[in-house]
Amino acid sequence: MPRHSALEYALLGLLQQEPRSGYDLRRIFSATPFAHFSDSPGAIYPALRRLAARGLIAGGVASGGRRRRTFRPTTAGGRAWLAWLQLPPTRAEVVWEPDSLMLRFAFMGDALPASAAVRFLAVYQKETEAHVAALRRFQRDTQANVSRTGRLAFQAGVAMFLTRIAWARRARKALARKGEA
Amino acid sequence: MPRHSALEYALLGLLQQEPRSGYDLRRIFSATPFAHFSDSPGAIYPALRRLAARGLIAGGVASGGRRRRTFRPTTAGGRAWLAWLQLPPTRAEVVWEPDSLMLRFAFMGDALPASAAVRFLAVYQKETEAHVAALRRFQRDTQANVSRTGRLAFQAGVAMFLTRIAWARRARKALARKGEA
DNA sequence: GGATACATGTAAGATGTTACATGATTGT
DNA sequence: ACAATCATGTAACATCTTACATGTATCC
Repeated sequence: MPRHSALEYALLGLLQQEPRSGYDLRRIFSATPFAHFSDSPGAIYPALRRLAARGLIAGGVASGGRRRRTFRPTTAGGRAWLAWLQLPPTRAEVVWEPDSLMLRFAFMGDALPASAAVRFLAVYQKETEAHVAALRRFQRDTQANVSRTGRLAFQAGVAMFLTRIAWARRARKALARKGEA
Repeated sequence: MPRHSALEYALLGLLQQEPRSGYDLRRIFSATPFAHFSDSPGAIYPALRRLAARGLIAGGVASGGRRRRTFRPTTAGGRAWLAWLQLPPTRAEVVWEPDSLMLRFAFMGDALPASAAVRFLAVYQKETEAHVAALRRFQRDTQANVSRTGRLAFQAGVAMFLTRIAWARRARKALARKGEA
């Protein structure tokens, strides 16, 4: 199973919602305050070309002058996107790529049932809790020969993960409530 | 004033604490669960070479076989590092590079008085609050044609910034208390 | 007709990843 | 002697940034 960059999955997900041009995608990134992808043409147009080269998206040819090229996902693109959505969170993603995980979760509601999102959150919470435990162990074992601000920065890191755990718990409950109704 | 990458500042800061070799620095990154820099030699050795080329660090030559090369900051390196530590947080950093900001704050205690850290936190908090306000405005103005998980992911993003605000407040108080004593 | 927004792209350069290569030191 | 670990490095590749180039459509 090939891996693609976070930007590529973001583009694939947005095209899954509706066909769009490179310019449309750029505007989404520059107008949206979160999901921090660059709106620079030097990132987006090459990424679209890569996705097209891999057969995941297809777009009209820019016949004649420079006109709108609208891209849409291919069948293979839809499959790859679904496979990505169904990947369970890993410890490595929890620690090193939290934004990428949130991107996956955000898109999940477009294509998978609430039960899948709930399962995702359960694993997400478990892995995050394990990481917090590792952080606490590290803190205990280390002869904190660290400055005051160093200790405070460490606490900020722990607080981030605790907030994610609390969020996952709340989100799970919210999805379960809706699922019942 | 030249800009350097986050990894380069991290290396500079660690060398500021004590002279170390590339291998030492790699081990710090692989053994420390936070401050997520790559411990790959393909990142660290070229970064050390760049810092040396800019005159910010100096290290022994690897005479003979492959032996330990210990690097230490130069006077210019110390100056550059201090200048970096004194930069106030910007909105862009709060939004796009929170880890880079935390790195700066963590190192700050090594070289600057608590009053500088308190000033840093004040600006950090103000800019983060302004960003949360912008996120809320966006949420209100947007015809949330977004999925349930999309909304939840957005909430997770807001929660992260709120946690940072609360952390900054606490950290400021903690530093002020110590400052009095 | 000129300014502005729309729209797509390229080129050069910086940085980082992965995988490999090389040799020294230490423990058994 | 052999393995494991210490230690430094390179090469190929992918991705992204910044800056530039080009042309269209629309508004005044």
